[in-house]
Amino acid sequence: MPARRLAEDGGAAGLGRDGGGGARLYRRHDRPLCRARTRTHLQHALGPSMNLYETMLERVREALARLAERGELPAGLDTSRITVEPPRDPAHGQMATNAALVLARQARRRPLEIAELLAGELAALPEVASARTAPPGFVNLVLHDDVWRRQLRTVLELGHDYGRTDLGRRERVNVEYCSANPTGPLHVGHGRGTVVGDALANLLAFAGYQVTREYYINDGGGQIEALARSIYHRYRELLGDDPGPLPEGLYPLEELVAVARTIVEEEGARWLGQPEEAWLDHFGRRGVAAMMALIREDLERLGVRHDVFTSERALIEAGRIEEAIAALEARGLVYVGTLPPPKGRPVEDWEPTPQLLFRATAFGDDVDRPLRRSNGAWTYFAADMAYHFDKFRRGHTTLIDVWGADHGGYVRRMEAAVAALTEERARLEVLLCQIVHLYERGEPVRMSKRAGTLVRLRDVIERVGRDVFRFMMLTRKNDAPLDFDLEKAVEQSRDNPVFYVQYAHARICSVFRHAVEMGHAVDPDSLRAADLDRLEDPGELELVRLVAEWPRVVVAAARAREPHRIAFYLHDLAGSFHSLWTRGKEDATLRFLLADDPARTQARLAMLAAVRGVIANGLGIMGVEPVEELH
RNA sequence: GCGCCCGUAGCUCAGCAGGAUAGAGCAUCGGAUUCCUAAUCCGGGGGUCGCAGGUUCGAAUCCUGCCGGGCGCACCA
Repeated sequence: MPARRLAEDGGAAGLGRDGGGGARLYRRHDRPLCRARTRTHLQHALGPSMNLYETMLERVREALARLAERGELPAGLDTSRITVEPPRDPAHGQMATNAALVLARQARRRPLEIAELLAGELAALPEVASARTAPPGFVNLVLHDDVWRRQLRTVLELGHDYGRTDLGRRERVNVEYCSANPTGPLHVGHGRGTVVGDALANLLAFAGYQVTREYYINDGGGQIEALARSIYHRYRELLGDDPGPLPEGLYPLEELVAVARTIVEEEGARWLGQPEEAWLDHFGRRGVAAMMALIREDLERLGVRHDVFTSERALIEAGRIEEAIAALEARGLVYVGTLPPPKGRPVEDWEPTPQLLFRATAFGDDVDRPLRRSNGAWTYFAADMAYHFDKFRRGHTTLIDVWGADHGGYVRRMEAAVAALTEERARLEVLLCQIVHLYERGEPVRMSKRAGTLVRLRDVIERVGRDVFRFMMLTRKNDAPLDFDLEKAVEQSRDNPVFYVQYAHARICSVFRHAVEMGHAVDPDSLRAADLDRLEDPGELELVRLVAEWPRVVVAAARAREPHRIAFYLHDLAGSFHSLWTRGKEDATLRFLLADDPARTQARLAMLAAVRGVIANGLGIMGVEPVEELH
């Protein structure tokens, strides 16, 4: 089976979405909805003023409207593709707009002509210090320092809400992640998908979506029978009824011995000598309950709390599959047919069998997909389809699933099913997480599920800590393989991004401790009252500009469903801060704390408070606790 | 054979819903510490963005075809 095979090969990305055995349909955690809370009083502040780039984009559009009004440009131009961005090259100013390039064709004018007109308008704005055109038609802007300083004040006023946006417009998004098979504790590969899903959920909540975090318990299939037999095998061993070596295909997991022991203690030897039908279901349920308990412990260690756990088995028993299929039937998307043999490599025991099929080809899939097995049982796909339909019926219009890359071949059919079942009113987006390669001092750690050497997530977390693990899992794009060196991860050096960022936060905290000793008031109100005109050094304003980019980063990361962008941004921000710090070592006037200039010190503290706030904010999205000291 | 993902500096990777002279870390070479944490910083060298076409004012980014790597390919999950 795909999920297992990848793990056996030494890898781990297997987010195993396979079999299992719980019972109740949904279980809700009691927990405050703090992460997704709405703040109506904040709505006004969520406008353009928080995001300077959006503000300036508005100014550009207004300027174009004025030009159109005066007849210098045609009316009714499509301005949707216009952007205002920080240019790559600082020599091109602080913001650049492509407006003239985008409009040239529609306006039937040369880009530079439009750029000239636009630059003239923009130069007259109070925010703008200079507006210059550059070939082939950019307008490069430099804003007055005051604009950036004012932005800093906004940051301080908004506090931990700085960067929060209404991009999602309260749309209900379901993020399903982890969903590991209830056949054992989580391993390192599960950890990646779990962290990515959890951080993405945090990110989307921060970006204004209404997020449900969900775990699908695959407790409905044959895998649970294997689990039950594995436990029964141990049960016989414990009772001295020698079953011989563990048969192929059963789980060698040591935790299963403990499950068997509990059954012996609580239920005695009554299952001994009984036919399989007598104990299979019971042992399966006990096994799933025990394994889910382990998994929940692991999630707790990772600091992950799902809102909803959905049991595949419960869905099946509640008749949800029949409901989903009926919905498809009503649209003529279900039929009995025979699939062609798999192409490419021959399958020995293949024989043409008529099956109940879903017309996935009508929605872009390569072949129609079976819903029922030849033994009469529902396929995994049928249950998963019903599950996704259920998520939609609970009100979610965007469904995000985080899977291991080994499930890539499954994406198309699931997308097809969601499109069919929801009549395209909901969309499925699947994030595939690539493999995690574990290293120990540069040497690869060999892992094999069969040999029982799969590295348990709990062991890794115990060794490197939750925060380090979570951060490291977000230092790569989800679809890129990730190397994780247990040794380097806890190294306190520059090439460890976790410590690089944490150190920046800790250093700022350190400055504040000294500031308090010097008698500075560092409460939020005092900092907000600082005279920010005292921030004059180009390096300081550069840092402020980076802070001003935070809202863009949130929006871009949320749109792209890429929480790793938060990690990269924080690394940049930390770098800019560290650089400024060191300049203070060379030039005493650039130190943050100046004994003879309390006003300037106060302004610098305000700047640092903003930087610290954004770091804490970003780490919060990643699920990482900022540290105040590193020693 | 088919589908999906990937291919960027010696190594590991970013590259912001197409934007200007492609960036960071590691490695390498050279510098900075009486002073807020040197667990840091500053600088040098290093590139046919896999290859070839196409769309566009503009392509690492979008499209097509090759080459190379990963994952998957009835009635498993």
